[in-house]
Amino acid sequence: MGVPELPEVETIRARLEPLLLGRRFDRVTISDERLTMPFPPESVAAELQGQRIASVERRGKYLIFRFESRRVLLIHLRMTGTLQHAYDGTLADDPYRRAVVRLDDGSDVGYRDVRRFGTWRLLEPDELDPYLAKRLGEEPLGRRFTAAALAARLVNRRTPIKAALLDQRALAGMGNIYADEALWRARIHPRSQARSLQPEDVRRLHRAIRGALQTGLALQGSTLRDYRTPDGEPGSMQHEFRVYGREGQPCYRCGTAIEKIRAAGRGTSYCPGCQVEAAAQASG
DNA sequence: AGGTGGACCCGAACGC
DNA sequence: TGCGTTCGGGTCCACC
Repeated sequence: MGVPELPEVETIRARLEPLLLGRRFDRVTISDERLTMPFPPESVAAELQGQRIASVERRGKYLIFRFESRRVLLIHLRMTGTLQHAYDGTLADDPYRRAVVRLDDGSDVGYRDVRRFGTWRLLEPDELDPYLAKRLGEEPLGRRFTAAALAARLVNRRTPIKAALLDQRALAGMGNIYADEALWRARIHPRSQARSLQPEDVRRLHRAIRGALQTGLALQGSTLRDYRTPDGEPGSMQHEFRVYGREGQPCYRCGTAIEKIRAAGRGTSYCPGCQVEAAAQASG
């Protein structure tokens, strides 16, 4: 719970950036063979050692550590991955720690992951772009993500709009929480077929996606259980959820009790009063 | 080809 | 109380 989506990953990136820029990886310990699969953790650790950070970027839910060698460490936190930063050996013991990086200023970056879904992948300079291009669509907070761009990703798709929003190739960075929040803002039923959305629905959804993500970003993400910034602080977006986790409580817009259903194989919170199916039934 | 459902993992929540 | 079972979440992959 409290899975890192775009706002959480971007918050982590922004906090790490000043701590990591120009720093060298002096010692790297990886204690979970799943983290670097299919490559052995010892060899990845050995290759990371001595690398100096040139930039700390994000794309979708991926963290991108670019080194001066132009090689790249691509980190995906998946469900329960978190990063901590601590000075002078003050990193607390943690049974769920999977990796530690000692930087050349004596501070440590710890990687914690209870469920071990997270991944660290070391890529050669020319591997990053194709790797990301294959998996990710537009950045939803970027300039090129327009209502028209969103419409182009939804046209002719028979899948429920909830599934389309979770498809990282359609747009990069939404997960279960912000997808529900965006659909509530747009007053669209999560099971509406993507292709049934009218131009006005798509415009509302476009605004809703950006609004939900920007709110999350402004509040440093949402903390339900695992997510923390690298200095251990929780986000506060969880206090601002409009639908997620509010089942049984009245909709802030129309007062109807929020319901939880399954859509796209995921637990989905929505308001049956004001989130209506787009013309789907008529055309289908 | 596009859509769907299971696998991966493990703590929490639930049921008896 | 204490056990066993179910659930969930992002992504990949096998299947239809």
